[in-house]
Amino acid sequence: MSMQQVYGAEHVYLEGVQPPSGLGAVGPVVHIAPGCEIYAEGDDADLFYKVVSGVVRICKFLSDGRRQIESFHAEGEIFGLEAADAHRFTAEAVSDCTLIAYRRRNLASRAAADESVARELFAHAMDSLARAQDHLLVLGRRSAMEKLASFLAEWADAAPDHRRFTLAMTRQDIADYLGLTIETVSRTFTQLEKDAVISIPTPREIRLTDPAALRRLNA
Amino acid sequence: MSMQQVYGAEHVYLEGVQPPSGLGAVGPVVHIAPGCEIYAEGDDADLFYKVVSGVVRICKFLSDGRRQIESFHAEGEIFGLEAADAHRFTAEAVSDCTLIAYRRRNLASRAAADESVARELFAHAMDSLARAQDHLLVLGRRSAMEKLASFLAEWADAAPDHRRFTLAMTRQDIADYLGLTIETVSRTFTQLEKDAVISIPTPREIRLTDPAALRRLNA
DNA sequence: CGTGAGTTTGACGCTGTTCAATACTTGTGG
DNA sequence: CCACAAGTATTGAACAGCGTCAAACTCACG
Repeated sequence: MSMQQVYGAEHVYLEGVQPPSGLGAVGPVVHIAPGCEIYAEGDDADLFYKVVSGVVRICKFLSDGRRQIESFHAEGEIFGLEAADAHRFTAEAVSDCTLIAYRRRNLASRAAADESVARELFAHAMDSLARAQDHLLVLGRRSAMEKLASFLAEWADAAPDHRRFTLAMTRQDIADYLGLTIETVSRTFTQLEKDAVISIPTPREIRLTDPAALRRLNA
Repeated sequence: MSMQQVYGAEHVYLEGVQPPSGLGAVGPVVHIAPGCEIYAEGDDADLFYKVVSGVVRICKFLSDGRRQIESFHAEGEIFGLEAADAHRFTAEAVSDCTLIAYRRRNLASRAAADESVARELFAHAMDSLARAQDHLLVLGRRSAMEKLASFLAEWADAAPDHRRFTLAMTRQDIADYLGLTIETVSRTFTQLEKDAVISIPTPREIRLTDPAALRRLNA
């Protein structure tokens, strides 16, 4: 967690980029280096974002240094939209990221004027809720093995090749997402490889050698 | 978990009751006995509810019998509103409950016609999200003692007398909410009493003898 | 009283944490 | 091209917290 800001966020207004939805005018395009903060807990929540490329983590820090990652966001996903005026979590780039920023200001009036905007906002909120609820189930009553299996299945589903994919995040990120320690995550990866469920060419590369076995672990 | 349906849900249209919001015409008023199901996972999600009195639990059952309680809902709270056509969780009455049912049908068109409805729906979704996220933090990286302390603090805050309140739910419910076993919950209650943080006149009655100590446990 | 649901308590074991050491990976400069 | 450093990952051993199993207790209700 000793990450340093390599270069700050560049805010660039891109011309000719089509707004991907009715959420607002074309927002500024932002580039963020790995490990850098996008916003911090308590920051003014005037902006929210859509991921163009890269992976973002949404997390919270406890007073004693423990960290809980609430979610990861990949290409096409929206994050950082709040009901209140301040961000409730911290957002950081996991990998090199390109984002589009949207202004929350006037969002309510825009939603009132355009039904499709209201619908999109509501759909986004309900989708975020469903994800949080799924995550909650994983954290609540599952073993380390089941937690890691569900994590890998999730990323396998999202990958173009469902049997081979690259993890953007470190073991520490995975541990903080699943409510485990880095050692347990590492040991569980090793166990899955011994059981011939996955192979790990490099720590970030995962190949599912037995996808069915992985799904069976999701009790 | 050997609960039986004492008497079925009575659907009664009450005349003269004012709709508490623009969510729809006055819905049917429903009475549910403790332990009875309101809807099951997979049921058609045509209705959602507002609690008039009593406490409801929203939960999911795993194949091996484990249960995770996603949330409790008390007076004035809305639950059961889904984005999709089927309920993603099961809802059951913890105590004797009175509910108002709302039809989801045409909700989108009503939201389009009345901005305040759209606003209320979005606010509800964001509030549910915030609660799920808070719960997630508790489940992720906290000891049994911290989990129970945050649970008690939550109910103390909601109670009229913040220092004395009645728990509607059993130890098993608390365990399934916090991702613990009933034995650990019970032992932790006893420990808190030994530490003079709370006193437990009866298992369901909690008195906070040292509220500050309780808050200090919420790392 | 007797019964049953809910709760508490005890003894023991396993899963995951903690602490510590080692290996791997990547980038930097000689 | 190699040596070195820093970040990241793996592995081991000892420990602790929580789960499991089992029994006893409490209280409401018949």
